[in-house]
Amino acid sequence: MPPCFAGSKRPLEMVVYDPAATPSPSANAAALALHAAAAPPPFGDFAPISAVPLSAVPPRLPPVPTARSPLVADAGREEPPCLRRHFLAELGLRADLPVHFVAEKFVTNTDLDGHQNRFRIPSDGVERRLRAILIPRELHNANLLHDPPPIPRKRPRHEQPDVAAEGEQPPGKRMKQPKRKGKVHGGLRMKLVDLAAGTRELQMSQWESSRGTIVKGEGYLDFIRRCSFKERDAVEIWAFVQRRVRLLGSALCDDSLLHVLVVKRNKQARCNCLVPHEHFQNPQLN
DNA sequence: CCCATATAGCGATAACGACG
DNA sequence: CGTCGTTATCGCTATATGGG
Repeated sequence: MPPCFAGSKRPLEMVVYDPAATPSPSANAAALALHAAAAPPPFGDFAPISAVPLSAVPPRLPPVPTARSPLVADAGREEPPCLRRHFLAELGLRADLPVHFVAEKFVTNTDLDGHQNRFRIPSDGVERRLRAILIPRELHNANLLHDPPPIPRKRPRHEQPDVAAEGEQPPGKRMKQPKRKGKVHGGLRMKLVDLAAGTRELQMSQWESSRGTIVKGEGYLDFIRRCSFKERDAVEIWAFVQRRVRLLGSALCDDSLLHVLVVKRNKQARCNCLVPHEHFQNPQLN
């Protein structure tokens, strides 16, 4: 994708592609963007052709923060400084792109396990923040457009069928119930970004079974290993996506893939500019 | 205790390479 | 080319955890 506004020292001010974008200091951009996304403003004349008022997407009730998914107040949360100064340009994105805080979490064993091959995004962050910055097509691809069907309540053992029919067989000899085949969820094409490892195109999808939002895909494991995350590391998840900008009928730039940045909390202040350039230029390396 | 959610564990299946 | 074993990928389900 060609970089938007390539060669331009200053973006065209009259083109407002995202209502969340404001001329405020970048440190506050995420909080302001979140505020704007929560209360959908009217789109201007230069709204992207793909944009649909957020009111078309029914908001979900915000979950209550819990001890296991602590929600630190977003106000004052600083975006990774190196991201805006260097990485957006490296990714061919606008430097003034709104960057949205999504969630924070502790890296779990399953995020790193070679058998699992997936990264879970805390659901409250998805519901409250990530969902708000996606357009319906992306929500559909990520299986986030509609509320998942309620998980059927597990029936008590005495109400479950077949148990009685099996009789009093010893536990070791019970007929094993074949596991249901998993639904192929597909997913929204997106890019996982790490300040050290670069980017990797993967898929994001909300699973119907567990309602968890999962980043998966070929090469995930290789990528996450290069991220140098360890179990119990506290990380923040940020998201940004560039929207199509049209000016006088011609597109200045197209939609980008959703980018999801995972960064260690205590490493935020450090500007890591040592990422090999080719990680951002040659997706085959990622 | 009940419920919701996060995490861990397991199993199915596809992809791939070695071998004859 | 067909078979077999290994590995990677993916999703279901059980369990753990915490709040009300």
